[in-house]
Amino acid sequence: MLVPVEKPKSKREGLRRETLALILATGEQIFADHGLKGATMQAIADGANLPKANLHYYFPTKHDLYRQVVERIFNIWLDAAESFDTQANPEQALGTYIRKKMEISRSHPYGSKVWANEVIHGAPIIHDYLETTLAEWTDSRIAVIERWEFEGLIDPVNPRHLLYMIWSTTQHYADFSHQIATLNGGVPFNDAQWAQATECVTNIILKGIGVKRAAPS
Amino acid sequence: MLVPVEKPKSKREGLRRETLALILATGEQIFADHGLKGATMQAIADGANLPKANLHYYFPTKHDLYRQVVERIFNIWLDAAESFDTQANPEQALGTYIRKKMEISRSHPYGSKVWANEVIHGAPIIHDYLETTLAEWTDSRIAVIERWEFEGLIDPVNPRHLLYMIWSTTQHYADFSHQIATLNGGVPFNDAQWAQATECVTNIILKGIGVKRAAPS
DNA sequence: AATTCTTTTGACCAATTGGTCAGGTTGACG
DNA sequence: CGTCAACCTGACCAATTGGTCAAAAGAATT
Repeated sequence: MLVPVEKPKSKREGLRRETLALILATGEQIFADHGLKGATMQAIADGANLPKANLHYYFPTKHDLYRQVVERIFNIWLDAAESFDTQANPEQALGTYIRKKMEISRSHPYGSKVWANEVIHGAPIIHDYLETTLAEWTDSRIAVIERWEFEGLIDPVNPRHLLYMIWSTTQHYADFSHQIATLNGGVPFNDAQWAQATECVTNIILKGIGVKRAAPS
Repeated sequence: MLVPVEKPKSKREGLRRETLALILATGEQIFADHGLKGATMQAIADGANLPKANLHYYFPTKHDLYRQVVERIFNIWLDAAESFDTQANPEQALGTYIRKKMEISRSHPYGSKVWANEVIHGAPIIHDYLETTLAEWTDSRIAVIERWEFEGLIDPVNPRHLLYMIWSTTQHYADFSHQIATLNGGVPFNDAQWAQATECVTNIILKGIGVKRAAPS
């Protein structure tokens, strides 16, 4: 899903890409911290060390910039979604998916926050994605989970709620990072704490749906 | 925790309370849908059918109104927190707490969204609550969960992550209601679906931490 | 070197919006 | 009924901010 990066054809092309990436990254952070309305083009410009008028050269309107930020996040989400291997066994498929989502929460906290913000406010921009791509992905995975149930590999559970549980628990570590840091003595998680969080979430969910786990070696 | 409602002493007093309640309720909804910056006093005024200047009579600034909306939500949260009975057994205490939180997600979706928004954006207003009241409550419940572990009533799990899991899964149904409705054919959950969600979440979490459950009657 | 196209930028504008205020209205109370 | 305090409200203002534009600077091409 990730777009392969091609070589820039010229100095111009290279600079252009750098500038675009810089604006998108800065915008992601500002939008995450202040919301769509609260983020100002001036703040994004300052964060990227560019004059405001330059932003409008690359992104005609704030909405255009915001939309591209959100689309980028959605692609990252899709990338993780593919790790939910429909061929593997429950422990593998779900375990890999949960771990991948936890990694994203750690590596892309701003993107996750922008996404959360967007959905909380009624998803005015991404409504189409939810209805099409997300709905299709969800349906396909629900079918897989139902097959597992039928085969007795997991307890009978409503697959939809299982997916919601995975989404909410993993994204919580990104979206509510400030609350979590505050309850962690004011400092963000370190490597060990992230590892423990991932393990803990994975274990509880897998055990919670009665996954038949491979015997510990 | 909920403040007992006293009788109004006069017609004025009664009207005053009604107006305050109306503004707070309307503000909660507008803040939930548009965020702190995106919500305008004019929109809240229109929603409450009041002239804008009247809002400023009761709440001098938008921040004052916002702060009171957030404080009200925090009190509702505290009310649910008390249902986490430190005397009961794990199944009772956690089950009641989860169910209560699910009820709040259904009955106060706007409040939950405002709270989520606030935390996502770094909790500029409620930082004090997180550091004091929330931290104390969390510590006290962690102690209880550790006692359960010690007594062998539940598996050894990191209590902090268990709490985060309960918070995230239950609040997800309020905060991401739009996404959930979209994946539900565009309509919000009905009674039966809420009941199933509650049961499903409760079961997976309780089983996930190995709670010794009372034998089914 | 000359030309053309892309990119950069400071100055500017119009619309939005939080907040003010003076004057009017209404209820409480003696 | 008269007085006073609380309440209501239309009109207004100053600050912010998304977006524009013309002119300058820089790269590519001939």
